[in-house]
Amino acid sequence: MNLELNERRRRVLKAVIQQYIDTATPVASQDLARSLGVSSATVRNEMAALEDAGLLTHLHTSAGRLPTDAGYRFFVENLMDRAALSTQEQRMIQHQFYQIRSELNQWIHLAAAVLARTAQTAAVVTPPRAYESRFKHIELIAINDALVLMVLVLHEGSVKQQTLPADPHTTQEQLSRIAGRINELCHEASAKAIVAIAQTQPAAQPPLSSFEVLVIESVARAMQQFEEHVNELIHHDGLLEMLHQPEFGQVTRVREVLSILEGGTMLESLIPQALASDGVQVIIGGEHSRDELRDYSVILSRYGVNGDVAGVVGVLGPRRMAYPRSISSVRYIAGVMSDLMGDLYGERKIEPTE
Amino acid sequence: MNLELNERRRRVLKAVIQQYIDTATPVASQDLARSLGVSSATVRNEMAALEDAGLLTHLHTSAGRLPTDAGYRFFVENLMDRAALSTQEQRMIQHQFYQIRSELNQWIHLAAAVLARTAQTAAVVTPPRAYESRFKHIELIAINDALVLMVLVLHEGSVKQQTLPADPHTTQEQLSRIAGRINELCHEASAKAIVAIAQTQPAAQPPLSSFEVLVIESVARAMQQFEEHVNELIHHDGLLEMLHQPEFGQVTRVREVLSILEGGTMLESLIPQALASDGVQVIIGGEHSRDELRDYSVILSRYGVNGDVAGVVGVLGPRRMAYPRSISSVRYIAGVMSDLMGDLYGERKIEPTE
DNA sequence: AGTTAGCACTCGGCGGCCAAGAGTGCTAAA
DNA sequence: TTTAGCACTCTTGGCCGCCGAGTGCTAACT
Repeated sequence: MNLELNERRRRVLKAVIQQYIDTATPVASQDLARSLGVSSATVRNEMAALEDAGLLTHLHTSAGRLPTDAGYRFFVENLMDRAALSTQEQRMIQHQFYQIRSELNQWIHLAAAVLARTAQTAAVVTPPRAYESRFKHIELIAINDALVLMVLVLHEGSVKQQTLPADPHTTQEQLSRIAGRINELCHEASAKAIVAIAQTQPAAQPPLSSFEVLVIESVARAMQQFEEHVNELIHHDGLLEMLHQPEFGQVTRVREVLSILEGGTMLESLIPQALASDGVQVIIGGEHSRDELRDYSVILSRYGVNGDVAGVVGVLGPRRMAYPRSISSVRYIAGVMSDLMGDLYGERKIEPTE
Repeated sequence: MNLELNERRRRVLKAVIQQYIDTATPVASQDLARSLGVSSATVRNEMAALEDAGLLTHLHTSAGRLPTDAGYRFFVENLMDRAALSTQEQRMIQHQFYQIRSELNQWIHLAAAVLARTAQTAAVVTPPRAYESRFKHIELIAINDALVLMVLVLHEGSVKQQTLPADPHTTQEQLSRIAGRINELCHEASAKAIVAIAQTQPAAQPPLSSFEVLVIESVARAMQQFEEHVNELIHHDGLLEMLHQPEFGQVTRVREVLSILEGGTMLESLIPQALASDGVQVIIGGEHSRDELRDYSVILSRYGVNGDVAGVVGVLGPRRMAYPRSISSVRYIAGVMSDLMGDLYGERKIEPTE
């Protein structure tokens, strides 16, 4: 990308983008003349040049300039100041995570809430997932005469629950014995391996009862479903924060962003991509493959434990987004989440490099 | 409430409300003259009378009529046709619930989604809760050298998870023994009773180890938190459906409704009230105690198993809401949920009577 | 060559105005 | 008691013209 911009031109571009991000109104040459120490006419010339280079536009002849996608991109990659969160903010965030460190299933809620608040836009978080989930533990609990609650714990710490029909008057002791047997049979097994166990019954000295087979099949099915339906587990927060931005002046925009967040748009392309790459990903406006995201920017980062389990945190906002702050927020939260996961697994974490 | 309305006046009121609900525009006397077989002037006279009675208003001199809160109330209680869901819709809903009957934690999601879709507004569902939760089962699973995952199952079937620090090199067998011991000690106990167990250690022949005390305290704390934080568990869906209503033409409305749904407004008064009463509750506009709900109506019903566990389902929409359909939808979904719970507990269910 | 003052030009936004239309309330007649 | 007729009210939408904001260009200046 055009690195042949001279120093002043860069400063003009940077100033335009910063002010536009700040005020949401096209910026006039006058606005910059003062701070750059040159006349408005000079600024106008520079702006015209930046427009020729495809980094700025204006909406009509007598309107101020605003950045194009390429302009934002150049800003993010070459111009932006790295705005780290203040140590005070960092401490507050750390503290909040510390308080719920033992409640696994609140992590993603907190992450989304904190991210939405610090970046002032909508935040998106997927729960951590293993590349291939492995069986850890199962428990069978009698609920009533005919029903059993099966609690399944996967290796990465996720817990799934499900009810199963049982023979009447099966006692809790019997159930515990069965659970114990299955725990041994399925120890650390993958979904596929468990399917195989249900079918072939290897190493099962007393052959498996029909109920035991049912349980094992349910385990396998639950694990497979879990692997397939990550989509449904995506969590978001901060819609309200985002709606304060002036681009959401009309309700059609709101509907649009709601269906992006609640429909599966993000997941189909962005999240897998973020999971597969290191560092913080910034996708700006029309750079998206999905057309419905044309007016939005997305910042995503993977978090988790390398080679083991990982998830994605990020924000979604209008193209005119506070990139420096959003990017540092995403990076920081991803780091915090990785630390938490690291404590849980005692392995090396993903630290966003770039 | 004014039962001295003559037949024709009732028909006028009913027609006005039905048409207003349908079109969202004030209805003119002309519109009703045809269908009532009288002239528009007559209809105007009747409308004026209904306005004197406080059941209708108009926004300015030359605008059509629209219902007041009292008008809606009269409609709901005396005029409305009971519009049951079609058997086809009922079958579809039944079918969807049947498919996930074994996945407890998907019930509320499905209920909210189905309700939002059939009633075409935002739906709200709280998970079933026991009046006082009792301990059912605990499981301790070694995660790594220093961490243990505690899975706690409450009597009503809810599952909570939490990590605990443990002495290094505690084996899974040791953990299972400890879990077994605690399961016996805490059998069917309430949160208070469990606190007492941790403190006084009655009937504990070998005295409890410090780790065992930690686990028991954690169980107690989790149960207490669960009892206090029902609020955070409220689930909603169908915002998008609701935004299609013309009353959400301006974004301030959207923000308003978002903060109602995500802030705790509903829970503080409405949900406890719905939990305490039988049948379907309809609260219209200004009848709310909370002022922020002045422009909205809420329809709620308790569901669950009588005297044991119960939750709330309902919808939130603009005052101009399709009451007949919404009410039947809420009633029906509450019934379905009660059936599901009944199967789980094998006891008598709450069937909304009125 | 680069910078800047000056100026004409363009365009959106806003307020005022007017006409059209929708609907009512009232009155008087059926 | 109902209804036709009519005056009156109030909203809505379109149209016009003005104002202000900003630009682009040119010519002068350094």
